[in-house]
Amino acid sequence: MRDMLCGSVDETLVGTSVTVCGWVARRREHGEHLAFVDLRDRSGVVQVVVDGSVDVRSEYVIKVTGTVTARPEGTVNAALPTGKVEITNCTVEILNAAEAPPFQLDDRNDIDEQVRLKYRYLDLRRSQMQNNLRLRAKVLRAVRAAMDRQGFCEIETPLLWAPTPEGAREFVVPSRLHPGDFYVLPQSPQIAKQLTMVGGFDRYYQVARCLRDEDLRADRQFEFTQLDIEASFVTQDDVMRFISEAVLDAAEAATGERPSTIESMTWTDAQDRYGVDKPDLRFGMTLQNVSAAFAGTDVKAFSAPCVKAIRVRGGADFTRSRLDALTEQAKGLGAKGLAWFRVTTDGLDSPLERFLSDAEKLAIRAVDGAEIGDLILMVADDFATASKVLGQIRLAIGAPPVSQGPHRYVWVTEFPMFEGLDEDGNPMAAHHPFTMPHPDDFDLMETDPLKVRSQAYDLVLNGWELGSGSVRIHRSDIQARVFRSLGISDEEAENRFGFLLGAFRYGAPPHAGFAFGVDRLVAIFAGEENIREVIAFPKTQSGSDLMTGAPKQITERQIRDLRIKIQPKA
RNA sequence: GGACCUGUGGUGCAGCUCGGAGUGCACGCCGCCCUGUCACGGCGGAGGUCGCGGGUUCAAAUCCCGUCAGGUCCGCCA
Repeated sequence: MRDMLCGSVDETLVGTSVTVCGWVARRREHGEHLAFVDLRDRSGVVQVVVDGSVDVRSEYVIKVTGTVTARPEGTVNAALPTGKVEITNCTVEILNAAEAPPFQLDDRNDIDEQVRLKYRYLDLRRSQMQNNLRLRAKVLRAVRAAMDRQGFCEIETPLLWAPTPEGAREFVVPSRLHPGDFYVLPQSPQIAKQLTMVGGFDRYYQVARCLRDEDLRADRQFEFTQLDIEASFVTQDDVMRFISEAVLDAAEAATGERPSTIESMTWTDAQDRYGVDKPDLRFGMTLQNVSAAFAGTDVKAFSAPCVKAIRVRGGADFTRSRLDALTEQAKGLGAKGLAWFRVTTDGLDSPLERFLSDAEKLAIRAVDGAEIGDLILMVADDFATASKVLGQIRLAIGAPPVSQGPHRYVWVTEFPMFEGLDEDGNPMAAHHPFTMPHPDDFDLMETDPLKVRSQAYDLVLNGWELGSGSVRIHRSDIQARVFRSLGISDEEAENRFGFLLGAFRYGAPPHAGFAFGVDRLVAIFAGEENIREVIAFPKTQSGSDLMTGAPKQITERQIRDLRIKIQPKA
C-alpha cells in the first residue's frame, strides 16, 4: 500500500515518486489554492503540499502519492528531520475519516492520565508512548539475545498454577471442570523454574509475566514482566555475571552506552551508609555514624545506642517550616525526632546547641566534611531505626528525578535469611524459603536465626530494586532445617510444596537464579517516574482498566458454570 | 485499611483564602477569508450538572460533611 515511511523521506529521494500512509497530524490551509498537511506515521512527520483545498481533518487516515521535492529557498524547517523536503503534486486518498480526538496528540498540553488511559489507543500514537514501547522492545530483544548467547534455553511455564499459600496474594481462577477448585496465576515462575533444573535444563530463562494481587504503586502493576533465569552447577557469582551481561547489553541497546561496571556492597553496608536495601548511588549525603561521639552524652535526645547524621550541602537556608516538615516525616517513620544544626560562621545554629558539650559540637561540625552554609541532620535510636529514618530523609532531600544523572548499578549481597517475626514468633523468610543460608552462618540457624545471612542478592539501579535472586537449597536436610526455623512443620511443608520436595529427592542439582523487572528497567532508561508509561495497557492504582472497564461482572451463565456464588457487599 | 493532593465547556489551566450573575486565559472544535505555511494568520461562532449527594446561607465553583474517580505515599508486595 505504501513504499516509504514518512520519516524516511529525505533529500536523496528528490525527484522520485513516493506513496506514504499515515495520520493527519496538522493541516494548514491557505485559501483554495494551497494547503499543507503534516502526515504522521510511526517514523515521524513529512509535509505534504496540496494544490487546492483538501477535506481532511486531524487524525484522518490518508494515503498520499506524490513527488519528493526540495523545499523552495527560505522554507526549510530545521526543526523537522524531513524539513528539507516535501511531497508535491499529490493525490490524496482518504482511507478512513476520524472524529475529532478527545485530546490533542501533539504534546502541547499535559493530558490527564485518566483521559489518556480511557483512550489509550490514541495515547499510543503520541511520540512519547511510541518511543517508550519501542525502547521496551529493544530491551527485550537485547536480554533475550544475551541469554541465548550464554547458552540459556527459553522455556514457558504455566499461567494456571497451583495455589501455594505463601508470599504475595495470588489471583485466583475458578475451575469449570473441577467445581470448587481453583488455579492461581503465578506471582513468579519460581517453583516451575527450579523444576526445570531438576529436569536437566541446566540453563533456563523466560521473559515471564508475573501476577500479584497486591496494592499498586508507581513502580508496581498487578501484572509485570521479569527476565527470569535459573542455572545449575553455578555459584552466586556466575548468576551475577549472567544477569550483568543481560542488563549491560540492555543498557547498551537502550542508551547507546555500555556501563563500565556494576558495583557491589553487602546488605549491612547498604543499611549503614544509605539506610535502605536499594541504595541510590547517584548522590552522596551518605549516613555518618557518630555514635562514638555521643556515647556518654548528657543530651537526652542523643542517648541512644546509635546516633547517625547526614550532611546537607547548602542546607543552612532551609526554612523552619521545611525543617518542621522533615521532622514530622522522621516521626512518621518511627523516629523520636530529627535534630538539625545549621553550620554558620558563628558555629552551630540549633535549638539543641546550648545543651551540647564542646566535643559534641566539634563532632557535629565535622560530619562528612561539613562547611559553612551546610545543614546537619541527626537521628538517635537503635541502628535499624536511625538508619531507616535518615535514609528516607536523605532521599526526600537529595534524590534526583528518574530522568537525571548517571545510571549507577549496584549488587546488594548477603541479605539476611530472616526478617522480623510473625504472629507466632517465628522468623519470616526475607527472600523465600528455598534460599540457601550463607555457609558461614549455618550454625546460627537454631541459635540466632535473625543473624543468619543468606545467599540472596538484589540488583539495584538508582534507588530502584530491579530484581533479586538467590542460591537455592537443593538438599532436603538443609531445607528441613530452614522450614523448622520458619516454624513450618514437615506436614505443612509436604502439603504446600510437596511436589517440589518430592522432585528434589530424585537428584536435584545445585542451582541458583535471579529475576529482574523489565518494566522498571525500561522506565529508568526512558526517564519515566512511573512504569505505566512503559506499559501499553496499564491499570490504575485501584486496579481498573479505564479503557475496557475491567474488572467487570460476568454473566449469570458463567457464574452457574463455575458453580461459584457472589456474596453481597458487606 | 490509612494519610495527603487533584476533579471548572473537548484538552490544559486560572478563579476557591476573604461566598455575590458560569467570569477569564491558552489550545482544540465549527463557519467564512487567506498561494509558502510548519504551534500559520485574520474574522465570527458553538460548547458548562464547576465529579456526585447533602448541609450552612438571602446567596455556594468558593465554606462544612459524605461519597466517587485519578494520583503520590504508608501498610501490603515470600
